[in-house]
Amino acid sequence: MREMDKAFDFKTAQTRWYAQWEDSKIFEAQPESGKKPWSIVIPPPNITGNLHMGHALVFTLHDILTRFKRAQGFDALWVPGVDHAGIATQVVVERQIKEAEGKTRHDLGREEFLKRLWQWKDQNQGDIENQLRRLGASVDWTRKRFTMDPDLNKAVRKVFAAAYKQGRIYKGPRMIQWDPASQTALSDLEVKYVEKQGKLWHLRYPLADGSGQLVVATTRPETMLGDTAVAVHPEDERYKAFVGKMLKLPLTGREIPVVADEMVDPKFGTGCVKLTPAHDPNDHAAGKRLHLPSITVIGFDAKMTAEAGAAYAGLDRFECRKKVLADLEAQGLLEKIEDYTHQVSVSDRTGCVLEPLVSEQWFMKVDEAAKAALASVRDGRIRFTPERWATVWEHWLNNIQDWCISRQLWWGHRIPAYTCLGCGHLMVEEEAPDTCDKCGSEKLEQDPDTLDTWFSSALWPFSVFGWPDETRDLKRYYPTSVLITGYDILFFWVARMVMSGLLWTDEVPFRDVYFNSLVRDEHGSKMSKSKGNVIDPLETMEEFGTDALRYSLAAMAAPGTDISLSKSRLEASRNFCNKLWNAARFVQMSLTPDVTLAVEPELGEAEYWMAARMKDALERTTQAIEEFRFHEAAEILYHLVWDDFCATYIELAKVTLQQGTTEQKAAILHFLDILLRALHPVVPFVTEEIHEAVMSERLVPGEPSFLAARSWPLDHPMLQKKGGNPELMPKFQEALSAILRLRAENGIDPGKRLPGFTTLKELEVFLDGFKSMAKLESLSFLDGDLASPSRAVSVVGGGLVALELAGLKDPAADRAKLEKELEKLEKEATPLRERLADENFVNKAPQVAVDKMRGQLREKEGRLAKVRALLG
RNA sequence: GGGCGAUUAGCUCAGUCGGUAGAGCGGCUGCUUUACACGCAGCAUGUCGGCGGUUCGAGUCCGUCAUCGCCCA
Repeated sequence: MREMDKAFDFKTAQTRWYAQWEDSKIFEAQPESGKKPWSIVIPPPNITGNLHMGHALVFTLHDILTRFKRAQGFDALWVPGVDHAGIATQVVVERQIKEAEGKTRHDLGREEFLKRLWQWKDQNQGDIENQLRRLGASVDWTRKRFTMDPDLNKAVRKVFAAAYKQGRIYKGPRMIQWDPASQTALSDLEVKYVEKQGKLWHLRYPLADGSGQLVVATTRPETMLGDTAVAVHPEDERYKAFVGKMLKLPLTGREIPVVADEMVDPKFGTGCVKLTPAHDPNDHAAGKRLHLPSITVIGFDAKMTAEAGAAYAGLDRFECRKKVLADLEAQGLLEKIEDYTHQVSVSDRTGCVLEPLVSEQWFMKVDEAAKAALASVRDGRIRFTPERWATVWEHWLNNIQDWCISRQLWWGHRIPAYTCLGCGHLMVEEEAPDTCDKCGSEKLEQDPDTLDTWFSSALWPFSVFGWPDETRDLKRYYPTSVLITGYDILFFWVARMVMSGLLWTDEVPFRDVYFNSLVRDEHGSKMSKSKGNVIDPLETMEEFGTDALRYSLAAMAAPGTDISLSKSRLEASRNFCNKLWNAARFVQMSLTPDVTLAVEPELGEAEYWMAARMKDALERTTQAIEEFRFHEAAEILYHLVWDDFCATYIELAKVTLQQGTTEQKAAILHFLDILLRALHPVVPFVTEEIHEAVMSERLVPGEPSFLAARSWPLDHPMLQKKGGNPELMPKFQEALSAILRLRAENGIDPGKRLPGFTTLKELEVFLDGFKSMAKLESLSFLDGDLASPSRAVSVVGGGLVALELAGLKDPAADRAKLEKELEKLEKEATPLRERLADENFVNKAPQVAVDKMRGQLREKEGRLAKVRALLG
């Protein structure tokens, strides 16, 4: 048997176990086991980066649930994997190649560029997988997936082709958000609005007939080159006369009409709005309504086009702004400039200011699927935790727009659409056709674009199981049991998975969705590289231990509130692991080899109490985990270990540990075993390490040798035993703390043993423990009055305890203390008396509440009487 | 502009069914008590953001205001 170190060495423990677990295949699903399946799929991390604290949280919660369900006897499966993350990855790798070799992706060509991306993917996937192992994630590596695996690609092609044939996917020119930095279209969700200090420029547009002018206000003067009208509100008296007249658009010589439209806010700016249908979503809509022409003056490269005129063509849009303003100024057409704070749309990924442009893209209609998704939450097929996200869900799905799914990227699932170079016929097929089905030509060209990453992510809960093939895994593990993810991807991912699941599998993809919190720094600020307050999970695991990190995250994961992670919190968790370690060490040191889990334990009063506490704690823990209240589970177990097991039970059992029978000691061993099994899902390393040191040679034959493979201890026979007097322990604890308080109040040297007295016969049961914990030389049981000038006395529930101080006592201080106690008790009793004297309360409140209060008052009165008696 | 959330001990946060407020950390006092100083014993700490309402009773339910944060437009 290995001697346990004085302190838990987490660095050793957390490197020892994972490979052994993995080798023993205990994390692998057992489809043939006959157990009930339980499954969860990982929110696949992007291959662009390492795992951050947010991942550590999500995966810790995943692992707690998975280990818990596995222990409960489910065939638990956690499917791991990574996501290709189209834009993010392509941008990163492009930048890297540019820096290293000075080449663009076009220099390399599509094939070579993709080769590099796959290399990058392999490298990063490996890193991420190792980080998951470091965290202890009990995933089934035999089922790991990548969003661009061939069978997942097959699912994507299948869905795309089917949706196209159903008319759910269409291609067409529409105004989209274009990211000039990554050279691709984006969906509405990938647009971020940032507040910027800008200007509002007031521009003069003269009437064509020279009879006057209108002044328009704009934040983007460069777009004026593409204006095709100026709009005013139809009821705006100031401008009614202008409607229908023509304006001479400065710098272009073009004539544009003044039009009336309800969308104009007369109170904004001058009340005249320039319309640039080619470069603004609102203007685009207005242009369609009013049948205005659309002139594209900014290209996909964010430079001015030839349409902008020879003077501006080729200029960057922001350079052009300067020139346009200078030219207008020179012509006296710049009326005024105001400071103005406004929202600018930027790419969520690259931060580049987006350009709304009309472009030919692929879109997916989602209105029908959105209705189905709404219904699935409304009727409870999917439950959200916290529930309030259902409101946000409702709002978004009720206002959903068609989804732009094509991206002008090379990294991603290539769109399975083929154009015949012979006749121009477009074919969308799951498998690439050889010939044009219209003209028979063999010259076909696949659409160069790829799909939005979220298109494949949306299929993840079933594509990982081999859908569309009716695989064994699909039948067994789909729909999955739970989804755990951040609320920030409610729309991006959760909504799209639900819609896709309902559309393609006729099932909701998961029963429960738990939205985890955001991990912030110790002051509640968001972690960010620029603030320098990022706490790295790997460093944290090195400094405090993986278990400490996991415990901290679990303990703070109250649903719906963000987590403020601090060093002091991590220290507390590390201390907790060490506490457990030392309790186990102490037990182990006292056990002879004959004490094993096969020995039928013998229970005394302390054991009955401990068993009852454990049963209660485990019932509450089980329920807490099942309802995703991880923080509650962590807290219950913390107090069970520290307060009940260590501070009370082990202290009482010290005598047993030294002199007890094999059967008595077996009880202690069983308690420790139960604790290890209960704590394992949260802190797998320290518990497995203890399990090896203490249990490995004491297991019942046939029990798994790994703690990770053992069962949830709720049904443990020890916990079902009834017996003992449940009132003893509370009395013991109160008496003990009363004595300890008397010692402290009287400044007794902690090591000094003194004679004690009590009227509480119940203490007899725990005599040895009481004497040792209260540092008593002796304990005498007396009836009635314990008071004596040499003794300090304290009133406890149901009796008195006293300490012989023999000359160490200060009578005046003693009396003052009792008077203070009297005052305190009166203060507590008074409101109780008043409430009970109130007829309203007694008549209207439920009987239980009244009875409870009467009981409380009776208790206070009892103490009061005793204190008064002591005061004489 | 619309919606959501938060406001509780010095700090970070729990608080389920409305029954009279808790944890961790920190603070103070004292301890090399033979599992653990990553520990032990003891002590202190609250106008539960403000105001109003419902109720016998409100941290909890309703209304309103304030401050902060997030999402959407």
